[in-house]
Amino acid sequence: MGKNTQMLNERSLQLLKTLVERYINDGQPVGSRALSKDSDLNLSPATIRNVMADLEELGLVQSPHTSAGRVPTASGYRLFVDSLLTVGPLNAEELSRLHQGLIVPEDSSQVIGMASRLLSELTQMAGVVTLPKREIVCLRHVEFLPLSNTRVLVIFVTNEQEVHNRIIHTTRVFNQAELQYAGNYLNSIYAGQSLASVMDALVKDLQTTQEHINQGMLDAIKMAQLAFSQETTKDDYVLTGETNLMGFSELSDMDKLKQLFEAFSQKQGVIHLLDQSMKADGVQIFIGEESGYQAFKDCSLVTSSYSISDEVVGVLGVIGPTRMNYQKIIPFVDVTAKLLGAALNPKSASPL
Amino acid sequence: MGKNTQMLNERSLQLLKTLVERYINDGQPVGSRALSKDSDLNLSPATIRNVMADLEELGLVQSPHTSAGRVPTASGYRLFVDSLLTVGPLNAEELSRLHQGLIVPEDSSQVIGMASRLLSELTQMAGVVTLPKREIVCLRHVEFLPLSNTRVLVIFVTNEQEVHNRIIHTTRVFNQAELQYAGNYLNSIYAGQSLASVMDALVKDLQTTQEHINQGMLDAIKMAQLAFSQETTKDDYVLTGETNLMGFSELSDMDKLKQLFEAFSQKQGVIHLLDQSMKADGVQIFIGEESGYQAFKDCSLVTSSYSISDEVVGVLGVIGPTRMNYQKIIPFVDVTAKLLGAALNPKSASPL
DNA sequence: CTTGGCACTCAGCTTGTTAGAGTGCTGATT
DNA sequence: AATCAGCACTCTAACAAGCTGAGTGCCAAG
Repeated sequence: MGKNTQMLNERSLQLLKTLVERYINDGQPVGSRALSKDSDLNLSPATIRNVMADLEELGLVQSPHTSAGRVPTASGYRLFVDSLLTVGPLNAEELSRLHQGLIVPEDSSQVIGMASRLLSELTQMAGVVTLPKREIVCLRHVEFLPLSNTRVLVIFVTNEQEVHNRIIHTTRVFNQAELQYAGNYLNSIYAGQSLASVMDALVKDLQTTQEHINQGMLDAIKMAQLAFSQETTKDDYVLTGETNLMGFSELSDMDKLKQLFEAFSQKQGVIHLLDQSMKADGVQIFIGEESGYQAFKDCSLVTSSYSISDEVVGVLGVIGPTRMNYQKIIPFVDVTAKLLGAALNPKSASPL
Repeated sequence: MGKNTQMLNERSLQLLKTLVERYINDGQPVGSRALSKDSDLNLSPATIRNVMADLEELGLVQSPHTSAGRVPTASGYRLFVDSLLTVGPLNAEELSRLHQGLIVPEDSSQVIGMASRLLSELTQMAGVVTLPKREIVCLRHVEFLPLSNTRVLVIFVTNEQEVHNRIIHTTRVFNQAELQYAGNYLNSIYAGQSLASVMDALVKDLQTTQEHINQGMLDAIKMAQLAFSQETTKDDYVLTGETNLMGFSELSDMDKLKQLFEAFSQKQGVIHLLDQSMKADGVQIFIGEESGYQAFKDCSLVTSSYSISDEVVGVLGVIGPTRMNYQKIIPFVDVTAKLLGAALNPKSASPL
């Protein structure tokens, strides 16, 4: 990365910058004459052409055909966003819409949806937000209800208000009273602890104190183990505004569009991609092929992780064509991530 | 409907039938010469042309332009599916895949998804299944958990294993013990009754026996009212295979496709459409404009309601271009609906 | 009522032409 | 050595013209 910046002089970079900006604006390949006028460098088109030849050799720009202007390549965009980009402040109106949309929620799952909708509506691209998943899950309450035969419905509440339910199969039939007892027992001992430590404690209790506890407690522990171990923290995301992508000329090829939408509904690939930016914090950008997924060849993904009280719990972002207005999108994603984190934080009511 | 059948003689109908069948097969406007060969009527192309002129006058067929063959209109399709269609039996392989896919489920919500996926995969179109909603909802269990301040988390289980949760705002702060008492009270009195009758009983109890019950019961009743009345049986559906629709040439217009996909994600219109076929039972078909929604102009929707133990609880169907293989789709939707109903029935384990 | 024949229409394909945009290169200028 | 003007060249997009094949509508004869 630094390599390129060194290999090119100030002027070439300046030209690349204006080229990218101009291309992002009107989507037309930009020629030497236009660039000559747009840049403040007072260079003749001929000189620009020489510079362009250099940039092309470095793989930063390319021309669709002999007599068309130049278009940035993925690496060109990369250099642009890494070193050249000047991020502006957010539009005041958009900012206020963000604030209004993300004020204290009734239901946390609604905020996620709202955030995604705001992302897509304000950018006119696709917005995506992963469901928050906290590493440390605090067990609040467990409840067992008998179903038919050996099937038992387990309901448990974690953190503040997240309700989960599982169906487990037991080795024998339990009646209502037994299950009630099991629930009470578990609640009295383990409520308030993190799920991980509860699991640990369950194993330990089962081994060490086996003689001292009665059958009811034993059953309770076994059932809890069964229920909590099923707890596969399903990672999922909310995607909105996919249809916005159908307007872009760079995605007008039906085959590519189909691939993209299939990737969306398979979720697998997208989740993997989003997980990557879970690690780094701050805004991350995947341009075109960089994502490693064929379906995203002509798309860019601008993401940022979001946190609840300093713990990174999810990722949110915007998906659009590689030719997107990074200057606007990047701060926008950044702010949205922070606001969402604040909105989900149970303690602080007023964000930012 | 019968009108058309009477206005046209046997021969014209026969010709319309083969025209539609042929058009469904290869998607090309079919001309008089082709029709002359395809039908067993031994008529010259010239005669066919006369008949075609009649059919065109009746609005059953039309030609895209002067020298193209004829194409069925929406009314043409309608007449075809109503009176002309000969439904064949299901492909054995498909039937076995249906059976395998819809055998007794762990989780009922998974079966819905599976049904939708089967519909879309086996038809190569889009499959849709509404979530089942039973009129008579049986209350099994209620539980109250305190959140911050006056907010209370209400968890209640209905029917066999459907878990709902709501957050309600109370007028004063309740502690754990009070909420526990309220839950126990409600469970002991109302568990096993239908939700509607519970609501009735709550109102009545509040009015008549106000003196005889203590504060805890009063609180319980009020909170239950609050929670259950929020119970807006959200109608929603599972849609899969939308991307299959992107392959069809009749939907290759990006604008139309966009409209269609927007309709899918707004859900409103689709739900309304599906609700209509909730009333009638058996297979229902909406062809093109008949649906009344602009977005579905070039699409047809083949639906059937499905039932759990003789109570209609949902609708499922296939969405595709008007030019779809009705002969195959109709029995397919029919069978799938029956199998899904059977799979969801808690009592009978073996479907059909 | 049916049919062959004929003139006509029209989309779609191919070909040719032109205009415009932009490039690469060369040789002159500073 | 960098910059620039000029020129020849290339390539696309847009339009026009011409042709073909498919199919129709109509008419007059069987």
